[in-house]
Amino acid sequence: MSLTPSSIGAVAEKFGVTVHTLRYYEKIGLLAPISKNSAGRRVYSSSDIERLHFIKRAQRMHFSLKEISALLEVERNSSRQKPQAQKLVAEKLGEIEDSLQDLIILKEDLSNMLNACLSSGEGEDCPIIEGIGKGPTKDAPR
Amino acid sequence: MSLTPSSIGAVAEKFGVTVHTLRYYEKIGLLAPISKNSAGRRVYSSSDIERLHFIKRAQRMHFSLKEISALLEVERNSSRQKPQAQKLVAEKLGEIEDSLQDLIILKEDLSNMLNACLSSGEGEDCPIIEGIGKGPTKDAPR
DNA sequence: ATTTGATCTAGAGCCAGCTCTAAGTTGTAT
DNA sequence: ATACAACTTAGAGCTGGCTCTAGATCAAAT
Repeated sequence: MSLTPSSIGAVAEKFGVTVHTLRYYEKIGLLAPISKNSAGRRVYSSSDIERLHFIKRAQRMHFSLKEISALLEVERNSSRQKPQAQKLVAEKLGEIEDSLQDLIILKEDLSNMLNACLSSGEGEDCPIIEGIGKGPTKDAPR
Repeated sequence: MSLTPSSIGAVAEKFGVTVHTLRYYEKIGLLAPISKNSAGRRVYSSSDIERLHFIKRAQRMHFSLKEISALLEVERNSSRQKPQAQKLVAEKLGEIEDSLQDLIILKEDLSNMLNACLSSGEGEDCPIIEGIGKGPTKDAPR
C-alpha cells in the first residue's frame, strides 16, 4: 500500500526520527549508502525501509546500534547463521534477566522506603534519606 | 573502626572508583570542596565519606548524579523535607515499574525467539532475524 | 522571478559519567 | 640524594546516540 521509494523527510516522519538521524545511521554504516537521484538527493528504497523497520524494532528490544549491526551482518552473511543470532539473543536475554532481578529488588526497596516515609511521624527524620544513607554499598550492574 | 580522614587514593580504593572520579564529583558539586592539608592535598573527612556512601548507594538505586544532588539538597535543607524526598523516590519507583513491565515483555519475546530458533529445522530461515524483522514498530520508553 | 522549504555536505556540539593527559609538586623509601 | 609513587591543576577525550549549524543547492508555489 505504501508507495516507496521515499525522500529522507518522508522516511524520517514515518519512523519518528529526524533526517539527521537517518544520515547518521548511514554514516556509521548501519544503513547502506542510500541511492541518490539526479539532484544528489537520497531516495529510500523499500529494502531500505525494511532495514529501518528492523533497526527500530531491535532498538525497542534494547539492542545497541552496534549489536544491531551485528544482527544485520548475520542476516546478510547467510539466510541462516542461526548460531550467531542465537548467541546475540541469548546474551541479550541474559542481560535482560539480570536487569529484571536488579529492578525487582530495587522496586521493593523503593516502595518500602516510600511507605516508611508516608507512615512516619511528623517529628521523625526522613526514612528515605536515612534509608539511602544506611543501605549496603555494593557494586551493582551498570 | 576505620580511621578517617583519608587521602584521595585511599578513598578511591575504598569505594572502587578512581581519583579522577572523586575530583569529578567535587567539580560538579556533588561533593562539597574537600579540605586540603598544608601541602594542598585533599583530606577526606568522615562526613565526606558518609556522603560518598550515600552517593554510591543512590547510584545503585539508579538515581542519576543530578537526582542524587537533589536528594542531597533535600537532606541539607532540613532534616525532613519529606514531601520532596517522597516525590523523587515515587518518580524513580514509577520509572522502575515502567522498566519492569518493558523488560518482562521483552524477556518473553526474546526467549520465544530463542526457542523458535532452537527448534527450527536445518533448512529454515532464522526465526530470530525473521522475528525482529516482522514485529511491530512501536515507540518504546527510552 | 522570487521566496520558501527541503535537501545536501562537513563538521561541531550535547548529555552523562567518567577517563585520561600533561606538567608540575610533594612525600616516602633506600 | 635520588628515585618513584601519589598528589595537584586545567583541560581534553571518550562512548553512545543523537542533534544541530553553516553554507550551498534545488524544487515547488505564488
